[in-house]
Amino acid sequence: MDFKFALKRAEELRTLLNQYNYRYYMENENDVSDFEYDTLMRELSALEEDFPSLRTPDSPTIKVSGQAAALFSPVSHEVPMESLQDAFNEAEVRDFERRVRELCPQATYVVEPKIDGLSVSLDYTAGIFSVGSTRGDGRVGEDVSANLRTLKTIPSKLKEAVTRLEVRGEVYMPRSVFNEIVAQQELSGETPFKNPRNAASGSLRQKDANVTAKRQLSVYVFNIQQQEGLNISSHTDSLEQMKRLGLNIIPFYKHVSTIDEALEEINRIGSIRTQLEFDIDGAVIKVNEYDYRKIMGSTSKFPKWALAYKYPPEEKSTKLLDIEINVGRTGVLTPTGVFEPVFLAGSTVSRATLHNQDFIDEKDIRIGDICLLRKAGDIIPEVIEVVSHCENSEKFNMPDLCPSCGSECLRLEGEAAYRCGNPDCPAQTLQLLIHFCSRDAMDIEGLGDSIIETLINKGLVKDAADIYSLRAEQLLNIERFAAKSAENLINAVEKSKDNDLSRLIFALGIRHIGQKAAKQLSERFFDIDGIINATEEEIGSIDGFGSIMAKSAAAYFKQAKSLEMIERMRACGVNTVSKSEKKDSRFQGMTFVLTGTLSLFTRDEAEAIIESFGGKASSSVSKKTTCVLAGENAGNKLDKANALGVKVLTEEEFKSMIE
DNA sequence: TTACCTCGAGTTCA
DNA sequence: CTCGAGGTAA
Repeated sequence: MDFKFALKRAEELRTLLNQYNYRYYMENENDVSDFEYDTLMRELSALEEDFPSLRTPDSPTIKVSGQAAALFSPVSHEVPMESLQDAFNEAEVRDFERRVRELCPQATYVVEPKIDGLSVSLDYTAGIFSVGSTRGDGRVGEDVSANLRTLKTIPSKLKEAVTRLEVRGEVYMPRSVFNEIVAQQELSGETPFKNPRNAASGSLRQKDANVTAKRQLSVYVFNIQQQEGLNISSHTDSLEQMKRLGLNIIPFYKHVSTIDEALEEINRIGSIRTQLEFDIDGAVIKVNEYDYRKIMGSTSKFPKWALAYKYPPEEKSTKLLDIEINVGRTGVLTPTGVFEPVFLAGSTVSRATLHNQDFIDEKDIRIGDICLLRKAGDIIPEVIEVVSHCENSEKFNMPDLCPSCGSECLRLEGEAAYRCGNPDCPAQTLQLLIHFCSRDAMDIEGLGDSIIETLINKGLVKDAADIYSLRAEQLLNIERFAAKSAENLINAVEKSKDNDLSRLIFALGIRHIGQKAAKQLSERFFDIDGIINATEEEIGSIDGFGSIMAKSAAAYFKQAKSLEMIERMRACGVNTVSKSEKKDSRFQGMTFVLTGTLSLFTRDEAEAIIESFGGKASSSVSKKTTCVLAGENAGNKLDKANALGVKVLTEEEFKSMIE
């Protein structure tokens, strides 16, 4: 087919289909039969398949093609989706007010309900909905456009072709819909949804957008992330403009000029919260004027011009049935409370950490007690207090003997934790192996908690090195483990042999050596022998390593047991060499001080160069300073360097050092 | 911490 | 159909 013709036809079809969608989703009108719609859609898909260059971001085929757009592919947010600073009482709101007034005495506020759903970003190009994504970590989310297109409250086309508009909103499931779906699920014997939030969340991560459509989700938008083609000066202005464009804006908001009025509105929202069609998890108070927002700016975590007020969380009491003791990877014993299940703030709570003996003593928590629970930050269950002890209750004490291996547990001085002293404790081994296989460590796919546990129980694995000598035949004896599973596991193990050294070091689970330290060690010493042979002092000289880390690492690599295990891994072909470019560490251990006006570099550049070669840039001269880099008009830092006998470099000398 | 979704694999039953 | 693993969200 002629490309020119295809181009024209595709454009026609897109316009037509988008128009139908708009009529259907926004105005609830059906202009064409399903069959007709389908035929047009198929024609467009075929054209796009023949000429992939015809595919535009606003193409209506994107939502149905399914295979064309990768499911939930990552989308990075040009404007990060920040979270808000929380406030739990009036005093914290007044603190916020003080911070605002200091910089912007004229600022006014807008108060809105904070809907408890899922944050999404909706992107419109030339007025057409192009991409919808989840918040993710705020910087990168997932593309859920296909599912979002099914929401009747998300127009596929704005009432005006604004060049570019990205808005932020909250997707939720209206209570009435939730109740209806639950009733229906109960009728048909399915397990009903537990709360609207998770129901909405699940509905949005649906592979088949038709299912999402049936869930009747809704969205409320409450912010413009970025725009081109509009002129907006305040938040209220933005809300009204979004409304005008056909977006479903937050149902009510109040513009006020004093914090007292804001608090009043917060209280009003609190008092009607149970009667709303949506769950809320607080109220948001924002500075209205964009100019003032700019003045206030952001911290690294939140904008300083907004605050999320959280209403007091729901509390419920229930019986503490038991205290379970878990042994962690390092042998630390942690008590976990096991409770009679209660439904609290949208989910069934049956466990909560009791932290340590001090926490238990302080609240005098005993088995059999009735305890008052709530969810901290609306997520993690915690014990607030004991309501009543049961009859004949006894004070709880952490066991003297490890529940897993029976060896003695001690509380070290200055630590809250009791620790099992047995390095071969099976519970520790299990946790250590789980850590070893985990995603950030050796990332052995398919080796989850329960499989590792069965491997240990079958005696096939006693330490990390054993994983590498597993053979498929051994696995076949395990139930629910057939040829395919065995093959996959062996392949995954094989694949992990190629991991970078830093992963292996982290995976070993050396105390005080986390992901970052592991990376530093492998980059500094290049291969595992380098690390093994390094002295405690050498390790301690790495930037950010203190004596505790250095001691711990050095001690680990002195133990015969560790060395033997590493040898066995190496014999199985596990990589023990760092793959990252061998770092040029010519400035390792050196400290530089910059002074005067530099002409060959900017100060930032010079500092970056020093750090990239492993050196440190510091601001004041002391006897620890290795050299001073002096530019024009060097001041008293140069004098001090001379006084202390510290070497002074000219820019030219420095330049020759880095060439 | 809990709830929800997908996927691949194993099992069971027609 | 059921399970475990893996992933996401709050």
